[in-house]
Amino acid sequence: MKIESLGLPDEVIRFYLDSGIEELYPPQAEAIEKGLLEGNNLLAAIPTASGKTLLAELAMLKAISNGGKALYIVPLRALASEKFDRFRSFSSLYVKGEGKAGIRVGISTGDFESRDEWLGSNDIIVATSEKTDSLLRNETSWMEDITTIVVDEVHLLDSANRGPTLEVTLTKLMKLNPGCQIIALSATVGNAYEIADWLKAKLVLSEWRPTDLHEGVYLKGNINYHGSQKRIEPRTRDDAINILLDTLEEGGQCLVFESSRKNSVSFAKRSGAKIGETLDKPTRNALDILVEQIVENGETETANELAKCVRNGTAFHHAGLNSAHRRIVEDGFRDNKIKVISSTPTLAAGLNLPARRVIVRSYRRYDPNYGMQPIPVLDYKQMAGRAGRPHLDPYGESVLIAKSYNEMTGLFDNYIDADAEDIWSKLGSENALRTHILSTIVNGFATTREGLLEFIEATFFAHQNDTWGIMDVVDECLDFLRDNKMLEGEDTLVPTALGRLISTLYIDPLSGAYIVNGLKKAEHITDLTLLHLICKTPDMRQLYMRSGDYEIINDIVIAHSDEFAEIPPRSREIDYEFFLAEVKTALLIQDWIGEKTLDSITKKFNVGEGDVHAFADIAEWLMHASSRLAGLIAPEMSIDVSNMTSLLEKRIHYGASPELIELVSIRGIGRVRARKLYDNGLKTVDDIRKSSHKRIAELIGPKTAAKLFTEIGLHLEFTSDDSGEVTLKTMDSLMGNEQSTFSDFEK
DNA sequence: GACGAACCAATTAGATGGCGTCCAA
DNA sequence: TCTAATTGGTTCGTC
Repeated sequence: MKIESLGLPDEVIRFYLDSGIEELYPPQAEAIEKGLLEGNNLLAAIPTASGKTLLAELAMLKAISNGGKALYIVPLRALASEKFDRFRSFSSLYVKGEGKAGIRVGISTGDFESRDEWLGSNDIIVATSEKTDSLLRNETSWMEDITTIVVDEVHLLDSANRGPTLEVTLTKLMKLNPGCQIIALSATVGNAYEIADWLKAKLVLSEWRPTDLHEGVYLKGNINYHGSQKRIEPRTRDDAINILLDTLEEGGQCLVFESSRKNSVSFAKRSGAKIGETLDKPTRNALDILVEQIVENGETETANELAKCVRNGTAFHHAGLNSAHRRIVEDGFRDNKIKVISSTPTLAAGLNLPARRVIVRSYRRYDPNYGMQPIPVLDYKQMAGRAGRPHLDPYGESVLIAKSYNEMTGLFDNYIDADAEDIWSKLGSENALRTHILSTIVNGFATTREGLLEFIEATFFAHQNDTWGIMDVVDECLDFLRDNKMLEGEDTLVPTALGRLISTLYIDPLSGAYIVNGLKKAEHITDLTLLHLICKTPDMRQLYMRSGDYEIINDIVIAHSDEFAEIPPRSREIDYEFFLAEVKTALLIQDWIGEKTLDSITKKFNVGEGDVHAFADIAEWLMHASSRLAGLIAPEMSIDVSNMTSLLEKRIHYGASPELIELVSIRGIGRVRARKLYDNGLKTVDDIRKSSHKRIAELIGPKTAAKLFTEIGLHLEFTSDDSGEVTLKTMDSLMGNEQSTFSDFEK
């Protein structure tokens, strides 16, 4: 099927022809035949990289040319910005009516937001599923104008913590905009027809890929495929490294999937020792540049470890890395400088980072209750699917590693030849229902118990299960919400001010109850009280206890026993272990806002830089919620803690002591630079204004200093002459004509 | 004969993928 | 439950 034959506006056709797309892939053609461009709902369950995005694009562009508006829902922030960047290339398409303006695209995620009202003026809006839920909860007006909804990675309905949000959000959207076209994109799963049925969508089911994928199992020197075999030279004693060397010899790159962060680091190190020997001079030089960037962008030991690997052409990748390191590794691999990435499943879903060959070094993952467990087929398929770069490789290869013949046949049966598991709604649990029942009532989708039942009947859960079984759980949730003064009334359910606030703050009602009750009960309120309180909530992610931790944390609990909002449990009680983990998490945040170095925090708590920021992120959000809740219940409390919570919120944001808050609020000045200025007597913005430029530039470097002056309203010129002398010239008359000169400031 | 590298087997310690949400300039 | 790291001991080669 030709792209010209689709009846799209000429400009759109030209756009695709210019980018080299003339002919549709078979699954795409099937989607067209099933009415994609006539407004039919559609579920495309096809492999990654087989053109799902194009399907969505065609439908969205068609809708927009008819005056519509599209919402594109993704599961990951990284994916949101990837799609945003892609859709922005439509800005040159003047398909709307008389061609007044190009297509406008907006993005809305937790960390990157075009403002809400303005967001509505876009033709395409990209958002995460949680953000979409949040926009619905805040009753954003333009939601009703949406005519086309694209749901990417819809198989995430199966996820226990995030699936219910997606499910409820879709249900609400369908109720709100009954005429809306829904295009759902999914990996190949067992019961795609069931999801399609729920969405009243036509199903396109296909295994077709633009690049062939050969899946094999390595056993004793050979990779075995269906009907063929490939010999691997046993150059070292490590099988996986031999496969790597073989790939590199053929000019390919390799992605290696490991089961834990620790393993991914250790494999990158080990394989680097061998691979480094095979690199040529130009590659080494290119890698050295990356090594420099890595060292510059890290404050911890991880930077050195990563640098050591990258020098040898390997790298590790997991969520403990900071964002700069992640980006350097990803880009380095794309530019074919880094030859091997040893990664946790971070890279399996989401980011588009294909390689010639994929090695799945471990198909088991640790579970504290059951020991090592085999991963789902779907997870394996996602990893294997990363093999083969479209248009670049003739085919991709994925390799599992077996130690015995029996294991090999098992792997063929259970992974390579197996169908992916069915998707099951996870909405039935109390944890999931509690929060969504509250928001459903707050937003008026249901006002009675019967109304609630009717709403649930429209969900995917009800599509798969009888709903009579769920009503007990629903009643428990309603009781909980009433007991905690979030709802009122028996026949008609009316949200209270507290209930409304909790729904819009987007926290779990259980978190809300913990915080409210804790604030009321606590007698001796300190930073630790509040930090522990938020670390206790189910919205917070907790640290694990390690064998050496018990004694240390226990001592701290005893020393501060009157500061907790509850009486600390005794060592025999079941809650004891949980309590200590909560305190440990609170201590991490305390170190962070106490300006402990990232290096010391990562070592002490055995986490990565990326984790520290992630913990701080969640803590900041929950502290903000606490602040709002404290304000609401202030009349019932003996003391007002709003000041404490809002100061803590700022401190967590910057990771700084109270005295630095003024300095750190200047853009470009973080906790480290602010501390340097402060300790040198520059404690306020005013101090900086009055001080000499030379001094400041000496403290934080002339470039940062120049930015700092601009930020606080002093305009400086920054020049450098042939001899490398740098001059900072004040353009602001307030400062007189002071001129400062430095040389050799860098080191 | 002293020393270190390389190797092997046996034992022990330690692990536990990733993700999102709030507000506001 | 599994794997990587550690430990202890042996062998071999070299000076």
